[in-house]
Amino acid sequence: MKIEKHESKWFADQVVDWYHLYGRKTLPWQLAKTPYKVWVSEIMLQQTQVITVIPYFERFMASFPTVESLAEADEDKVLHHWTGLGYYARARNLHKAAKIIVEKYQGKFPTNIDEVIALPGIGRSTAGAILSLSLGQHHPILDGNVKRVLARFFMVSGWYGEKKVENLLWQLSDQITPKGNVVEFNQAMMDLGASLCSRTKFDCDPCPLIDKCGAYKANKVKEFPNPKPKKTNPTKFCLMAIVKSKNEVLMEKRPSSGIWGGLFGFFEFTNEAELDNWMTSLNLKGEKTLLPEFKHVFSHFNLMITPVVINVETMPMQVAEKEVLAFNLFDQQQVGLATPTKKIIKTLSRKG
DNA sequence: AAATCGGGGCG
DNA sequence: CGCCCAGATTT
Repeated sequence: MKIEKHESKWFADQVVDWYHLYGRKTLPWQLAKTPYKVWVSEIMLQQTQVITVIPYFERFMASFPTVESLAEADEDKVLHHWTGLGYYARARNLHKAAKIIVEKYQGKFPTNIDEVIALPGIGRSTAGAILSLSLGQHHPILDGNVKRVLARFFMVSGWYGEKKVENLLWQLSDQITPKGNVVEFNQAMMDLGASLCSRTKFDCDPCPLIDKCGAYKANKVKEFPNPKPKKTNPTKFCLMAIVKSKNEVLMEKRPSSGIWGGLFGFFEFTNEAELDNWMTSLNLKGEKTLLPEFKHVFSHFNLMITPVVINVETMPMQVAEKEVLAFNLFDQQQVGLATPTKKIIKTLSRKG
């Protein structure tokens, strides 16, 4: 997707003007900026909101004012400074990267983007943010906030977990990022996405991009970015053993947690061999009659159920440790039944 | 309860 | 390289 020069200029101007009026300029990592400070802040901000990060950032910088001091510190001490932020792998990567910077780059944070990306815990977007915000290098960024702003403005359809959608967003970010004012622009894009253009509580009226925003014009802001498509649910299969004697069928009370927790249902098996073993262990001898398979739909999977009727002379009343129930098909007890069980009961009591 | 997120790790 | 995950928060 190619953007006209004057379009990208308009976009950048609007965003930069907005930054000058409303952008945050005095956060701790925005004063006397260095790649090191911006790096630490970006890693912290990947997982946490600004307000929470501030005190952590201040303590971190007080204890580890330089890359060297971070590299020399015990990992435990670094992790201690991260306590409460979560995602500790990122603190470990930060520490690891600091050691690399000391050993390989004499303690100077690399200024070549490929070298930055090669550091653990830093990908293309974070590298671009560090080098643009701290040194004014011309790199596009694409964090979640920027993705959302671009997806809405350009009405990018498709979920950006898909490579082709992400690639398109990178292309757009690249074209829209101005040569000058990259510090202001990149900072403003992240701020916009985090504030006016947030996922649910977006506020378009004061947005500097409102005049040309595709999603706004189409009145489809909340439809962008397109959500992850619901994955087609997996299908599982099972057998349900219906041990039957005269008018009674045997049920078990299911464990209180899990599917159909605490309800009564037929004994469930994943395959016929499992069922046969179970019958042998209970000394159940009876003809197995397979009833037609039917489907039960859950929110996260489909279950194909094959009911198997086993006619026996006498009903076993002891089944392992389980609480069992002899359920009378024609004089039904008031107990909670799993949905597929109910369905099977219905067909059985109709046929007799 | 479900969606979210940028990077790591795996095959 | 493409796919999926860990891990904690937010809605």
